[in-house]
Amino acid sequence: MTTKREANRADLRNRLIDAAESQIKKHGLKGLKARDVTTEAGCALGALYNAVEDLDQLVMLVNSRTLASLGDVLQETASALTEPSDIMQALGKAYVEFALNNPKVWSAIFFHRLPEGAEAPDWHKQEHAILIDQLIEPLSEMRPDLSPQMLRLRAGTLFSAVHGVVQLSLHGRFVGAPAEILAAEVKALIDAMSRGIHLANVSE
Amino acid sequence: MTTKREANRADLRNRLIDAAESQIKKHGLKGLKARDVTTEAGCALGALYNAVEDLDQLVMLVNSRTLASLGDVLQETASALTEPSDIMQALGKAYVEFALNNPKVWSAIFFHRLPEGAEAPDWHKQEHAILIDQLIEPLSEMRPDLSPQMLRLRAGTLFSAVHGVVQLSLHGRFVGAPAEILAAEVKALIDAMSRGIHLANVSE
DNA sequence: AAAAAATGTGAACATTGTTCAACAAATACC
DNA sequence: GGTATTTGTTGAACAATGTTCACATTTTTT
Repeated sequence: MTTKREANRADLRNRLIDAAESQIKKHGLKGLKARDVTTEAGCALGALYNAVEDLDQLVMLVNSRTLASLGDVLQETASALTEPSDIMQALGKAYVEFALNNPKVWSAIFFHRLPEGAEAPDWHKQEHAILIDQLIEPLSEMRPDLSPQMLRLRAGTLFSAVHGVVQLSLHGRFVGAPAEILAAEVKALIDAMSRGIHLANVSE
Repeated sequence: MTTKREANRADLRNRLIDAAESQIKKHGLKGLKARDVTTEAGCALGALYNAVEDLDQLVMLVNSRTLASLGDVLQETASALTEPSDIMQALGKAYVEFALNNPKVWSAIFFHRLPEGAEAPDWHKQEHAILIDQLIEPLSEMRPDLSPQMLRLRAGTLFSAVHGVVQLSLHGRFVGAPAEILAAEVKALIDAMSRGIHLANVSE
């Protein structure tokens, strides 16, 4: 068996991701330090660069996990309902709750930037799709006229709009801090968009 | 006269802000380095810490400028129109164009984070209001039922929604890169919201 | 013009990401 | 099973960068 190395390798990698996630949860993305991560993971500083490319990749691996777990939440939320507008409202609510309950790892998804010029690898870019996957079905019921391609585009726009409200609220720009106000504003936004979407059906 | 010092001080401060802005425009927020800034401003490294608190404050000063210039654009945009929905569409379009034409300084406004625990000073937080000031009047025409306080809140939500679409598009999440597509999606979003807002008038 | 105050200077320091030469462990081969 | 090779680990060293500070220079005050 040539597998003990692979097992060790995967093990360390996981410990590093665990440690990075824990550090981000404690100190935020900016508080993630190579030395703290390797100490918590129980390995030497240099080992990090054997297990992963660099700190940026480690952040992307943490973000992968967060996206997957957020994706699960959204999937379960949507699968419990049938009315398109109910699904949208429930997804918005679930998204707000996830962000409020996991603010640091949630922020990390959207605040992580690669160095000037670098591009995120495809495997990671594609993972962001789970943010809109659950929106497509209800949206297609509201807008049967749109092509699949257009549906994806519009679903991205819908998600981005809700996301913008949550993000600027959590980072204290306009929408008041209290959680209930944020939830209510997101509800109002989805409400307005749902009505607008229905109408657009006959006139766009 | 005790004014030569003040003049010099203000002069250096401005040169530093100029240099920081130029560096951000060239290399983005992450590419802003104390040494590059002081070299471009023509002063010693340490002088930076006499003129401003630290690099974070320098970024906030650059962001102030950007917000002011963006505020001017929005103000002029709104003042040329009278129909509420026209104003909203025009503001959205102007915002998209500003972001596309000044991506790095525009990003810096929203991506700058202070160290764990620190809060932006009030003078800077309040400057963000210019992003929604122009929205309040058209919105109050669409929703005469809302209190001034509620209008501000809702205007913040509207702005945040549009902002979210622009941001996630520029940072390559969902909405396709081409500028026309982004503009069209923002238009569709504002359309949907305007219709929804009108309806909400009678039922919310 | 001399004394006092404020400011500019750049070397030094602290923190951090990353690399690398030496060492250790795991695996392959006989 | 034992040896050679390949792979992984270590932590010291390096490079980049924000910040401070003792000293020099400039400006203000008297």
